[in-house]
Amino acid sequence: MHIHVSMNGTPTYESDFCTCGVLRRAARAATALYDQALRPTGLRVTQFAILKILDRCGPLPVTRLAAKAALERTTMARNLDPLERRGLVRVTADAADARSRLAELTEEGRAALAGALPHWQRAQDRLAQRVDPGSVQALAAALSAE
Amino acid sequence: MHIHVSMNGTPTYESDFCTCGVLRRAARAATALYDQALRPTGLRVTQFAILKILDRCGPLPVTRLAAKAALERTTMARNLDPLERRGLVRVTADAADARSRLAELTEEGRAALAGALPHWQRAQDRLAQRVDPGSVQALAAALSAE
DNA sequence: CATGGATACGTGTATATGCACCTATCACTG
DNA sequence: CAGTGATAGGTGCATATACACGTATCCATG
Repeated sequence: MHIHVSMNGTPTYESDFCTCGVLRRAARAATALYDQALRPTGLRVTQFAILKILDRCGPLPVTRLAAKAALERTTMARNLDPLERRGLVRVTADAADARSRLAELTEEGRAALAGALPHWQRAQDRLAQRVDPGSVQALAAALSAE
Repeated sequence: MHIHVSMNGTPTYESDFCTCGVLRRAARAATALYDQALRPTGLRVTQFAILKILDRCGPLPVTRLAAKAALERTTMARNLDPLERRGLVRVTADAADARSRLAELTEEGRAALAGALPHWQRAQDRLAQRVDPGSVQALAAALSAE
């Protein structure tokens, strides 16, 4: 852990460590754990997350979907591609606004999500054994604040 | 925060939330913060991290470098490409083992790292105002354990 | 109704990430 | 020393991520 102890006895963390790098590493480790659990379903955790949002919220314009996932708009647009190609998501024109395109779950998408849920839950449980989900949420909240 | 309160009064976090997704989101937010701070240097936080390791450890075979960064071997190999193209890192044959290729910092790389340090430190400080670096380290440690 | 700012989106480019599969080299062992 | 398992790398492929820049549409206002 490279913990140093300063003059006054307060332990300080090695300033060498890039906190961002450490956080990215944690995210990679968690991603690997989930992706392995989801492997039988052919979904990745990123894709699962998108399906989950669409399931909870119903059809959404791409930009709003991106906002819900805290993803860059164009990133979300591209992340929809593989899902659309596999027929899990459908993107259609918005009748009310010609600029907007609505993303929505197909029946196959709903089925894929349902099938993936148990696998996801297993990963979720295994992660919870290692870290407190609440503290992860708090972390993300502190970072996302405006 | 979507906090629910169960029968017995214990607050439980919305099980709907994918802890992995939340963690990935936090990593994206931190990355954006660092990348913006590093922008004047033309480095990204991922690249900075690699330079930092090479600076601390000296020349390393790609596989060992990847292990230090907790990155997949082939990912590290590819992440070296832009650094090599810009002349910040040099990859040479290992005289002692024809299979191995050593990655090392060039003079330009050392200079780039030195120039980036203040910007990185600013991001590091700004992040520390929002979250406890120690808790992030603990999180990563819990996730990386075996 | 013309127009200008705001909004929704797409594309090009570059990096980041990891899996599957392949080759080359090394070190050990019979 | 031949053979074999372990080790170091490389490539193809697919997805994930975001910035810069451009286009289409909407809406408020003059």
